Amino acid sequence: MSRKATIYDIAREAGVSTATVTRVVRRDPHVREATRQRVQQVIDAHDYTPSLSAQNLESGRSRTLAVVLPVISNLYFNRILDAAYWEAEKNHCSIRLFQTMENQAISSELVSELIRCRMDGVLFAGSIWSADRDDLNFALDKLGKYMPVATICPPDVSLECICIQSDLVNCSRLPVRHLHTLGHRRIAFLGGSMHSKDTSRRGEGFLEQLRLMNLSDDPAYHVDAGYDMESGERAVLRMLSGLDSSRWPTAIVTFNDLVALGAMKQLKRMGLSLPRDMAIIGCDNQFFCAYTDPSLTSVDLHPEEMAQSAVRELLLARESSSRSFAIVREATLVIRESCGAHLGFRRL
Amino acid sequence: MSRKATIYDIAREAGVSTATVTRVVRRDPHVREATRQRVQQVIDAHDYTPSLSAQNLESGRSRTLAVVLPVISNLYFNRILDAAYWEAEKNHCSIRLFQTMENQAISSELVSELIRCRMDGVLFAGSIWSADRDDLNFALDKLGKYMPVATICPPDVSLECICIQSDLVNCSRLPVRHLHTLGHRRIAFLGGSMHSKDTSRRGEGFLEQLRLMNLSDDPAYHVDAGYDMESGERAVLRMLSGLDSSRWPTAIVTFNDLVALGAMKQLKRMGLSLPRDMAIIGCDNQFFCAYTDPSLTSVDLHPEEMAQSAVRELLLARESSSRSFAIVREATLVIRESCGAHLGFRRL
DNA sequence: CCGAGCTGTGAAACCGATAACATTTCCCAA
DNA sequence: TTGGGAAATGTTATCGGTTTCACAGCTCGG
Repeated sequence: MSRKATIYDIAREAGVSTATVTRVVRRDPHVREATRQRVQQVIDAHDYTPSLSAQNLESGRSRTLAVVLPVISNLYFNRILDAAYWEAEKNHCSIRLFQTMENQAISSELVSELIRCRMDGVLFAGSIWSADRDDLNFALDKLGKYMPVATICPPDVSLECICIQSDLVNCSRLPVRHLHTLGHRRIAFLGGSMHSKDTSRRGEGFLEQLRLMNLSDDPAYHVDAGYDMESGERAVLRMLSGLDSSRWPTAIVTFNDLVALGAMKQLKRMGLSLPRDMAIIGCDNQFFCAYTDPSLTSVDLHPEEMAQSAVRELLLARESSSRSFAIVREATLVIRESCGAHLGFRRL
Repeated sequence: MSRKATIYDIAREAGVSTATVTRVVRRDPHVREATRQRVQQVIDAHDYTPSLSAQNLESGRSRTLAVVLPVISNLYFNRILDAAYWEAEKNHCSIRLFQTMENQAISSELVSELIRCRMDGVLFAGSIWSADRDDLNFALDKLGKYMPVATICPPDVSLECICIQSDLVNCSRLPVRHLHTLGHRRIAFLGGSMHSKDTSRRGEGFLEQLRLMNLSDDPAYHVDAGYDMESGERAVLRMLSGLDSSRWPTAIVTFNDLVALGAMKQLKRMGLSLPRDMAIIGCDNQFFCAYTDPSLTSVDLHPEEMAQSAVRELLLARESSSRSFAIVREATLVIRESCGAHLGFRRL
C-alpha cells in the first residue's frame, strides 16, 4: 500500500504553504491565478485529495448519520435504510448502520459508541421501544446532548427528540373499515409481540378499532406470534385449531406482509380458498404483495418518506438549535385481491 | 450541543498528562493503581470516550470497509450487505455503503471518493462488470495502490484483486440437470440483460449447458428482459406469444427469483397450472421462495458466505501484503414444488 | 512622495488523540 | 547512604488538515 500524498507534500513541491494549497482545493478566490495553476498541477500530478479523517478531526463532525434498526433483511427497515441513504447522499453525508437484532433495548454500549463516533445525528427505527421508558429517556437525553436524535415511533409517545410518527391509527383503522365494508364481522389480528411496546401498539390499536365499530374483540382472535412467515403459519394454526369452525373469523389482519405470507400458506394448506373462505390484509406493502396468489391487500406506512423526513430534520437540527417535535405521514391502504374487493365480494 | 470532553480536559482535571490518560483508557498495566483509579473517576464523571476522528487520523486507518453494490433493495445484495456488516462488526470494523444504481460502471468519482475516505478495503458486488475491461483494470489498479480490493465476480474474469467467484457454472448446470432428470427437453431462460457482462454470463452459461446436454438452444427460448418481477411478466408474454403453443418450452429457468415471481404470475394469468403445465426454477433462494404457490425451486449462490469471505480476506490483506487470488463457493439447488419433483412428476 | 488600503501569501496554533523517548520516582541491594 | 534498575509518568512530535492573523508588496489618492 503506497502512502497517500499529504497537503505538506503538495505544498513543498509547489513551493507554497499548506494554507495556499487549502485555498486552491477549496476554490478560495484569494489566490493569484498563476499560483493557483501551479498548485493545481501538483495536485493533479499526485492525485491529491484531502484526508477525511483530518477534516473530520478539524471540523469536529463526521458528516455521518447513524441509523439504528433491528435488521436490514426485514424489508420495512430495508426501505428505511435505503431512503435514509439517498437523502443523506443528497446532502453529502454518509450513513453508518447499526443493527441491534432482537436485542431490542437501546444499550448503553450503543450510546457510548454513537458518541464516540461523533455522529452528526442518529435515527432510531423500531428496536428501542421495548426499553424501560426511563432508561430510554435517559439514553436519548444523553445522546441529545451531543447530537440531534430522531426516531420513527408510535404516535402516542412523546420523546425529547424529533419524532417521526408512524400512522398506526390509520394502520389499524383502514383494514378494519375495509373489511367491515365488505361485510366482515369477525376479524382476527395475527403477529407482532406483546413484549415490545412498539409492536403491541398495533394489536391494541386494532382491538380499539374493533370496539369502535362494535365488532367482537374476542381475545381468541388476537394471536401475537412474531414478525416472520413461520410466525404467520403458527399463528393461523394456533388460532383456528383452538376454535370451533363456526366461530372462525372470516378475515385476518396481520402484523406485516411476512406474517400474511405465512398465514396464507397455512390457510391454503388447510384447504381454504382465498379470498372466498378467508380475507387477509397485510402491512408494509412489500414488493411481493402484488405477486402473491391472491395478491395481497396491504397497508403502506410509507417508511421511505418517514426516513427521508427524519434525515432532513436531523441535518436541519444540526444547524439551528435542536427542537423536539413530531411529524406524521398518513398510512394508505393498497387494495388488491386478498379480500375479494375486486370481485365485488361481500360477505353475508 | 455541548462540547465533548477531550483527553486534555481529563488530564488537567486528574492532574496527569494525556499520556497517562491514554494508558488508563487502553488498559496499559504500567499505571499505578491509585493513579488509575483517580483518572478513571474523572473519565467516568465526564463520560469520556476518545474521539474516533482523532484516532483515525493518528492511526491512518478508518476501520471501515466500503461495500459497493447497485441497490440494497434487491435481496441478493441485501444479503451481501448484511453478511458483510456482521463480519465487519465481529472485527470491530464498520461498513460504508455505496449504491451505484443502474449506473453500473465504476466511476472515477467513486474511486476518488473511496481513496479520500481512506477506506481500509473495498468490496465490489455486482455493478462494475459493465465497465470497459481496461477502465475497470485501471480503476482497480489505482484503488489497489491504497487499499485491498475484493470483488464478487463471475468465475472466468481474472482481476488484480481478491476475487470471490460466484459459482455460475453450477448455477446453470444444476437447474438444467434437475429439469432434464424430470423429463424436460425444451427449457427456456428468462431475464438478465445482455448489456451487462456479469449477468449475460448467466444466460450464456445456461445455453452452453443446454448444448452440453444435447438440448435445444433455440434463441426463442432466451429472453433477456431485466431483473425484476415486471421483467418476468413481460418476458413470459413475449416468449409465449411469439411461439406456436406446440413449441412452447415445458420449463423455465429465470435469472432470479423476482423474475420467477413475475413469470409465475403471468403464467397463471394465462391459465397455466404450475407445475403441471410449466416447471420453473428461480435463483437466489430468497426468503419468499418457500411461500410462493407453488413454492419455488431455486439456486442458492450463498451470497452471505461470499461476502463473509470477502470481508475476512480484505481484513487479512490489510495486514500481510495484498495478494490476488480467487475463492469459489459452490452453488446449491434447493428443490421445492415448482418443478413437480415432490409429485414424482416426470414429463413424457 | 508617503501612507492608507487592498491583495496574496505564509507562519503558527489548533483539532484530539498516540507513541517514542525522556525523565522522575521508587525500591532495594550493596 | 547511595547507586542502579525498574516502574511510573511526563514531554513532545506527529497524524493531515483548517483557520486566524500577521505581514509583504502593490496601487492609488492626496
